[in-house]
Amino acid sequence: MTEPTKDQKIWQVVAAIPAGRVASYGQVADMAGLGRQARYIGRALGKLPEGHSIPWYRVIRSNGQIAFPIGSEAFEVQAQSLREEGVVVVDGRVSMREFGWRP
DNA sequence: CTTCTGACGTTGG
DNA sequence: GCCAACGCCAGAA
Repeated sequence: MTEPTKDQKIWQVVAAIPAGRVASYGQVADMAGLGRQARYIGRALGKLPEGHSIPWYRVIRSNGQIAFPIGSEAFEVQAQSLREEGVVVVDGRVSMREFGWRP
């Protein structure tokens, strides 16, 4: 590894999010040096290899809402994982005011 | 090549 | 709070 790819950069940023906190796609994109390509984050997370240690579930929308339809399987997994870290998920959304990650 | 879609964001009504 | 419009850009059809 000489130079981290965009995907790896993203994963690195996501991995840097402390437990019990959440970051928005736009925030991750900005920190990864992608500017306003917030959409790319979702695609990069979709490319996650198996056996990864990336807390993808700590990434949500800027409005605090989870990026999956409520009731879907992925949604349940994410909400569950967040709750286990102490993050309160209400009606598919998280209070960014409280749990938003600010370095 | 064109067109659509999408784990998004911001602004404005 | 809700919805619409626009911006942004990478893959897939």
